[in-house]
Amino acid sequence: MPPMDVLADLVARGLVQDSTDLDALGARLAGGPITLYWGCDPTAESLHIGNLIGILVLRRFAEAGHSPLALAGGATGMIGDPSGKSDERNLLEPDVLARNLAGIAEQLGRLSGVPLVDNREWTAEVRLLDFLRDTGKHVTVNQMTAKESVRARMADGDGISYTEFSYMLLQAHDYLSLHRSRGCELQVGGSDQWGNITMGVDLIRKVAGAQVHAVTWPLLTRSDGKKFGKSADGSVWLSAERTSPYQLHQYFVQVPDADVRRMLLWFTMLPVETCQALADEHAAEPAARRGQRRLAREVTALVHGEAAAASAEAAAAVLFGAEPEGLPGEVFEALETEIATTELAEERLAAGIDPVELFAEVGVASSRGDARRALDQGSLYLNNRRLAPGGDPVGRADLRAGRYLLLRKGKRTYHLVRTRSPRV
RNA sequence: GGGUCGGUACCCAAGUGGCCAAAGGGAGCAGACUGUAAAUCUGCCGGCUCAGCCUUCGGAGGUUCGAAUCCUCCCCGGCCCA
Repeated sequence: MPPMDVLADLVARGLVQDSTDLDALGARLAGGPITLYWGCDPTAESLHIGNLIGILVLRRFAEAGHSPLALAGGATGMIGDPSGKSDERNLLEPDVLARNLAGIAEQLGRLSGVPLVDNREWTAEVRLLDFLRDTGKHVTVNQMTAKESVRARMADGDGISYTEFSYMLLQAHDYLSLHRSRGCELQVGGSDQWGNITMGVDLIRKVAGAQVHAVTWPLLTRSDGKKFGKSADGSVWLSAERTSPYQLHQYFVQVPDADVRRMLLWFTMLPVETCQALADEHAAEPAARRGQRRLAREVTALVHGEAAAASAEAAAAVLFGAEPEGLPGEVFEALETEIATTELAEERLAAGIDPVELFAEVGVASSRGDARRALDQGSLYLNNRRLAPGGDPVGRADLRAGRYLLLRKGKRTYHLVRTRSPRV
């Protein structure tokens, strides 16, 4: 059931921060399908969780019958967007860029299902003089330097290079190119892109005489002051290699109560009314954490599929549940894909291993000293049972399902050890 | 180039001959309390074969029974002068 009005849907979700004339855009949308785009720069091999907002916005438009495009900035990625950056960026090496593009293209295809374009298509062969005449002529340096991101960089010592200064021009040129080749009439993005996007809107009005549109969503912040999309281990990525489905799931399970409503609205495809109802239900009884659980489930399913979501949920149930006494081997095998796992030669276990050594060796503790301290503080667990200082070595008898040890430090740092037979 | 102040552990920052593996704060980790939350309280927070030992206070030498602390040279940063 596509929403009758995407724009109203976006507004209801709190996804509209800045926009060009909303009434005009609404009228245009009501008049029939339009082509729109969202772009991202290939700064890494994988997109991160923040990019999911854009991807889902594209899907929302698609579901309403419009034609979204995803743009991977192969050309602009070589320049570096100065928006929100305090320092000049290092240029990416071509091979790194190519690898990043390939990775992102794969993800975008899988996650959004919308056609993907690379701005090198229309940028690579543009001649400098043509660019200066056709694009540069319509933009004044006055308006470029008036932009906050540029002003800030000009004010402090290091300045901004001409290269980065040109970024916004290239992005405006992208919009113009897509307008010409595909009839693109709307660009969406995070609010840090507002200036870049409107420059494209202005350019198109001057060059093509057409009224096109822009919509940006607010930058996402967390109520607890933590940076959104960052966990203790770094960014939360959309690639399973970088952030396992379990870790992604956990990230959302641990979201603060105050952020549940907005994240449901932003990161799921659930209808607005459903999100609101879930959030209300959660607010009534936050301790049950139903909001976070549902959110985690929905996002994990969107990113990694239903099966992975179910498995991450099952893993969480085991890890945050009872002792893994009678658990069958299959559950442990499933856990292997969700949490870090180390192989251990069986004969070492037969000989008995000092817990301190074991925890340090697999990396749960950063050193033996760290492991020892943790043990003294009562924060080490074997098979979810707290270890006491001076206890027995870990041996074969501790194996569960015949070949697994579940190590844990504190509340939520888990590590699985699987024994390896001498040789088969 | 001259002058001057500085470079201390993940970050900020005390220490200016022994009581210093080095105050304090932040971050981080853990324990209690909880809801896999927030707040709060408590502990830990260089390494190890851990009542002891080893390696650290920009780098290299030196003085001393003993140096993060004193001396020499070098490297790097801030500010002032040229």
